[in-house]
Order: sequence, then C-alpha cells, then structure tokens
Amino acid sequence: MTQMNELPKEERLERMRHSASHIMAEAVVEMFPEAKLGIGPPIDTGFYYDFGLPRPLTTDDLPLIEEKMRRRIESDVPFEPSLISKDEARGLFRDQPYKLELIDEIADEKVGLYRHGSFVDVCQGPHVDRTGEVAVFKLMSVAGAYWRGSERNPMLQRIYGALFDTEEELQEHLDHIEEALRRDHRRLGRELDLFSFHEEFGPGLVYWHPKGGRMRTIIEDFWRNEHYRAGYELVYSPHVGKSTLWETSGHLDFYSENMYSPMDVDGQDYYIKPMNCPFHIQMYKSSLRSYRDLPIRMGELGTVYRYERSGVLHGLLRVRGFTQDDAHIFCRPDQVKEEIERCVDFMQFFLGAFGFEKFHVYLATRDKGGKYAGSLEDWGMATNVLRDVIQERGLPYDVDEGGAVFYGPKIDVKLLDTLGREWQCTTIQFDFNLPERFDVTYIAEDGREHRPYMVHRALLGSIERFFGVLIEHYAGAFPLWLAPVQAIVIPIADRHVEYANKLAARFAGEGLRVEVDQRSERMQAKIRDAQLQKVPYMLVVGDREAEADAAAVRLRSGEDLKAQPIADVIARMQQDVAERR
RNA sequence: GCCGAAGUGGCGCAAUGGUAGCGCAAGCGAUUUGUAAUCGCUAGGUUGGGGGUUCGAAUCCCCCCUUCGGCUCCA
Repeated sequence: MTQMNELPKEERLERMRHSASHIMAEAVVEMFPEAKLGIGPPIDTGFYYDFGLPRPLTTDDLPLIEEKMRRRIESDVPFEPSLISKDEARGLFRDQPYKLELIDEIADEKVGLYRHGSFVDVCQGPHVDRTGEVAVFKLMSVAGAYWRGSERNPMLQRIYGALFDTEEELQEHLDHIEEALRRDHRRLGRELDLFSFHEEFGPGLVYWHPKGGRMRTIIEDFWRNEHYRAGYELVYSPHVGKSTLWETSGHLDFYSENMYSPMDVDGQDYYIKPMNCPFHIQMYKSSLRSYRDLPIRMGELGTVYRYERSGVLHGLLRVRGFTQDDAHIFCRPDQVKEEIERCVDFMQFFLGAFGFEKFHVYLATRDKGGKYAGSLEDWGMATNVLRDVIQERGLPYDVDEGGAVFYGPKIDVKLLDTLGREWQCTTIQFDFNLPERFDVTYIAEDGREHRPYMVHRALLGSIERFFGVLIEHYAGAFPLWLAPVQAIVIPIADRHVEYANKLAARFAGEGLRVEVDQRSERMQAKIRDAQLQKVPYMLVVGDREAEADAAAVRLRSGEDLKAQPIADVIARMQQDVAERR
C-alpha cells in the first residue's frame, strides 16, 4: 500500500480528486438508480463527473449529494482495484451504455475496475486507499457537457467539484474566484466607463466609450508605428465584397455558417467580410511581383464580422464584430523561416510591451483524419519551420495535435483571463490554400512564375479580445502609457479651480492626459472617486500649492508624495510613460 | 447551437398572487472642506418582449430575445 503522505502533493491531490469523483458518482447513483455514467476525471482545481439523468439537476441538489459524499468519506471504506475480462465487464455494465462504449475501446483483454462501497467503475486508477483520505471539497456547479465532447452525442449533466488539501487552500480558491469576479473585464468596462454592449440592438457588438476609445487609439498608434518600423506596409480594404470574391476564396464553401447573410446590391450578393485575406491578396495581385519585391508584409487593422453562435458570446473576449491586427506576408521559400522568426519575435515584443509574461504557445498540426490543402511535403516543411522557430526561441509549447486549420499549420498563443480560461490571441499561420485558389505568383530569377508562401498572422489577435484580457491583466489599473486619464487635478475648494485648470492645460501641453475634478465635493470624495477610477496620479491643489506652483501628489497605490514642483511632476510622469513601454 | 440558471429605474439589490421599494449614481439647493463617501430636496420603472391563467401577475403557464456558468466551436 502506498502511504498517501509519501506522495508528492500533486499526485496526492490527483488521487483524492479522482476518488472524490467516484464518491460523487456513488451518491448520484444512490439518488438516481437509473443514472447513466459518463466519465469522472480529476482536473486542476478538483474533479467532475458526467451523468445521464432522468431530470435536470439544480444547485439545490448539490448539498444533498455533498451530504451523502461526506457520509461515505466518514465511513472510510477501501478503494479496491481489480481486473476482469471484457465479457465479464460487459455483463457488469450492461445497463451503462457509455461504459460499454469505453469497454469496447480498451485495447487490453482485461478491464481495470475500482470498487468502493456499493460503487464500481471502469477505471485505471490510481486512487486513495480509503475514502477517509479524501480531503476537503465543495461541489461548485452543474453544467451540460456532450458525451465525449461531440455535439452529435447526447448531452450529459456535469457536476464540478473543488478539492484541496486543507480548508485554507479551498478557501483561498474560493477567494480567488471572488477576486476574479472583481476584475472581470465586463464589470470593469462598466465601472471605468470603457465600453458597453446594447443587446437589444445586436449582441456581440461593442460600443467603445471615450475612455476605451482613447486606450484603443493608443494601442493602435503603437501598433502602427511598430509595424512601419518592422517593414510592414499598412493598407485598408473594403468591408464588403461580392459573392464572387468569397466563392474564389472558398469562404462560401467552408465558412458560410460564420458569415452574415448577403445583402442585395443591384441584383448581386455582397457579403460583409469575415476575414481580410482575400482583399490583401487582390492588392498583392494588382501588379506583377518580382522575387526582388519579396517579402511583402501587408498589415491592416481590419474590422470583420462573423456570426458566432449565440451561446459562445462572452464580453469583449468573444464578439461578432471585431478588428484583427491582421497581416499577410508573401515570401519566397528561402525567406519563410526568417519571416516566421520575425513574427514570433514581434509577438513576444508586443505581449511584453503590454506586460504579459505568461502565455501558452501551441503548435497546431495537421488533422490526420480531415481534409487538407497543399502537399504533405509542404505541411511537413511548414510544421518543421514553426517548431524550429519556437524551439530556437526557447519557448515552452504544447502540440495541439490535429488543431491546424485545413489550409495549414499554425502557432497559436493563448492568454489567460482572470479565471484562468485560455483565449487565443496571437496566431501565425501557413496558408497553402488561398495562394492556389487565387493563383498568387511572383516572377523568379528564372523568369518564370512561382508560387509564394503566404503567412497569415495576427499578433494581438483582435483588438477587442486583447483589450478584454488586458483589462483583466491589469485589473483596470493600467500603466501610465495606457491609462485613459493619467492624472486628475483635485482642487480643494472652488477658489482653487482656476489654478487647477491652468495646471491641466500645462500638462496637456506636455502631451499628458489630465482632467480636473471641478465638482463641489469634498476633497476626500474626489480622492475616493479617482481611486476607484484607478487614476495613476492625483494632484491635490489648495492654497499652499497655488502659492508655490506645486501640486500635492498622491499615487494610485495610496502613496503620498506631498507637495512637488509642477516641473518635477511632469518630468516624473513623462519618464513613467517612457519606461512602461 | 446544446444543457442549466437568470432578466425589476443608468448600476447594485428588495418585494413569491393583493397599492413596485431601498442604496449608489443623476438634477437642484446648501456647504468650501487638506488625502477613500458633506447634508437636504427632486425626478426617474407599461418589472426583457409577446401571449395565456386569474377579480387581480414582477410573482403561475407557454413562446421568443438577451445575459451568466458550462459544452461544442473560435480571434
């Protein structure tokens, strides 16, 4: 027998979580003898189990199930592994269609079982030795989940539980969730007056308010400047295109369910664009290209509209109209490695500039069962180039097996929201499809037409999603270069407003974003509001400051810098702006 | 799209079949204040939309829309 306390913590937690899922399944079967069992694995913060049940569960059922679980834990019965033949297993689970499906797929002749109390499950383990070893847990929620993650399968009911070693750690986890709600970008977006949605006039469509708009402008200006410096040309393309364009691109065949219905213009169908690629290709094709012209890097902050299914919309992180920081790179085969390197470096530069140190890199490879464009050699080459660059840059990554789109392999980078959910932002994709479909060429040294490689990339992904993640990343307390209001001048009494306005004008003249709180409120109230708005600098001015051409500087952190000469404050802020970039 | 939950003034909430209320915010007035909320008054809601049950519906039933948490799908 393994002593639980000898195991590494991770392993011990995994066993406890897995065992808790069995114990939960036992409780559910006790309540619903006809329950059909799905699977019940451990996860990062706990466990879940999927059930097919005669009626929907509600959160009111959870305390009951918890109670049964606690009784089972107290009874401290053993978990007993065993091995039986497949035939025996089929007999044992004859009323459990999902289990039968799993048993059929087991490669071995023998099927592993784990039994505790009245409950037995097809399972490799490992488990804790006795139910009493399961530590503190809490059932969190019920949700629907397709059997085996396919929407063609029936939907089961999933119960999520959290499980940790100690009460303190569980409480920490619950506190973390609560904290996450406080920094939710949807909440901060309202509180900081950055953006809004108006569902009655179209879900998934973002209204950028002045402060959000200011931040977006800052982000976009930064993006444009850096792209010019990096050798990109920036373009603008139309928002709609005739059906013939989307037929040629293949979008009407492969992507139509994500496209808005066409509008009739003079008897022709026009579609609002879900992607920018076809337009960039037209610009490439507008003149004959020499090998000397390559690489051509064509960038655009291109606004696209996609019909996203109603259940997937999520604040700024999943919307129906968004602006991609898109670019297409047309290059010769001998240039493609360097271009990918540049993209990966550029990505790291951007994410770093916005304070993201943690991100998950994925190499998405060909779906071996699916359709694909291009030759197998091309796919092999492209996948190798992508992998080589990631490895040479020393980036940890996971392979997303079969995660590529049909037209080519890609590198994806996902950022985490405040609850730890991953959102794909950066994508760097090979495209073996569109160059072919649009017959994209360049004239090589041999005087003949050759097919260029085409790399499609978005570094921030979309401005909307990136902004959403950015808000949560900083919890709304943006670094000075991004802050929509960098300083607020707080006159103590009405007679100081004039001086305050003069100060604000002076700061504005230095390129700083400063406002004056002229309300007839107490200074404390103005400080509180500025604090809640997470304004980085509060400049309190009264008689003493007006006298001395100074301001009493209070930082967002609460730090009181006392009275400072205005010139010093400006210098400090300008340095602050410069540094954070 | 699927499963579940929810939708009440701008925001956060109360009212469980019997006259829709509270706080914040807003407008007006008073106050002129030294580092996280000054006081008073006023205004604001066909309770997401449509239909039904009932003497009477925010409350019960049906359909639709939207949001939230998942699943699936995606930047």
